[in-house]
Amino acid sequence: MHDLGFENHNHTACVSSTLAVAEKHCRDNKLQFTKVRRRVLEILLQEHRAMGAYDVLTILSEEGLGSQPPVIYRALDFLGTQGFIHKIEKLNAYVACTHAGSAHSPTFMICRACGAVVEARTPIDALTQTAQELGFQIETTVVEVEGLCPNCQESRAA
Amino acid sequence: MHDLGFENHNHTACVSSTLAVAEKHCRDNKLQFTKVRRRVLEILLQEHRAMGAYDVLTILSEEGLGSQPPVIYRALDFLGTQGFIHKIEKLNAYVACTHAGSAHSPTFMICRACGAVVEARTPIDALTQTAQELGFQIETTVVEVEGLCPNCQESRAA
DNA sequence: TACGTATTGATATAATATAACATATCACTT
DNA sequence: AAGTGATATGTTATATTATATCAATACGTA
Repeated sequence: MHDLGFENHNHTACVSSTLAVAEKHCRDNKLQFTKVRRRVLEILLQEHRAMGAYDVLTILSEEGLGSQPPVIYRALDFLGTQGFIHKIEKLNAYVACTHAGSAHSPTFMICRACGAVVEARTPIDALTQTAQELGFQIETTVVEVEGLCPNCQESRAA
Repeated sequence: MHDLGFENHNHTACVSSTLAVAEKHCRDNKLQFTKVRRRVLEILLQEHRAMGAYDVLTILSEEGLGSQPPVIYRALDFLGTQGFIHKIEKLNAYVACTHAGSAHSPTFMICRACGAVVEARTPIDALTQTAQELGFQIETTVVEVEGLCPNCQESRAA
């Protein structure tokens, strides 16, 4: 049991369904969904939290899938480009996308106490308008919020 | 001449006035506005762009103000805590705050072509509402947008 | 001046990420 | 099924960003 939103849910199904989506996407676009790429995505989906590149690499290494930094960074780059994972800039960590397949500007809520990271969607109308006023052409957005998740608010009496 | 917004302006005045604001803030709050802290803020104000910690450290070093990493990271930490600078997570770089003194949730527009970084303000109502819906208590926000600034849109024919 | 706190100096190392080049595999054509 | 070009992986080295730790110094106040 892990959480989506900040509530518990069994995500065995979402792991395999997301992997299937990724697999199809790669087939459709003639991209190679290689062993390492697949396994990295699977790890991030299973762990369901933001992980450092080297944390993931350690697992790969134990499984004989590669032990040098480029192995993991290449996989993360591929998965990020295809939209299956996101980088949390604030944490220098990576998390599987929970809205894979659809283009979106993710918003992350990061609990500073327990480290939980939840991907949400927030209208970025205001951002778009600000950019327009400045004549700035948006390509990618990073929206990350740090604070306390519901659970941690309780356990620390806010 | 550097830029504010994405237009040119002479900011000699804003450098000295911001330094004065910082000085006053420290005096009022019994904080030490030491040589290193002052100089780091001055450098970031003068350069008027996002700089890596080691870039700033190199300058300090040339001036005999310290040559080891902790020197710069301590200063950046102090200046960030007091709200005089911001970290651009996406670039692992630091920039002087152009709205020093007032509490605010900054939005950064980062040009991927020329590296210009502009601090704007965007209403974060939508973000606040999303957080509320999730029961998440916001403490800090990171909003960073990458794309093309007006100048670079022209020079590259978009 | 003496005391406690805040700051700086200095050394070492951790954590994150990329460059560069050789080798292997894949996907497609012949 | 062999050749070919593009893609991916292996490997070594190194760059970049950041922190831990402890000693020495300076500051602010009693």
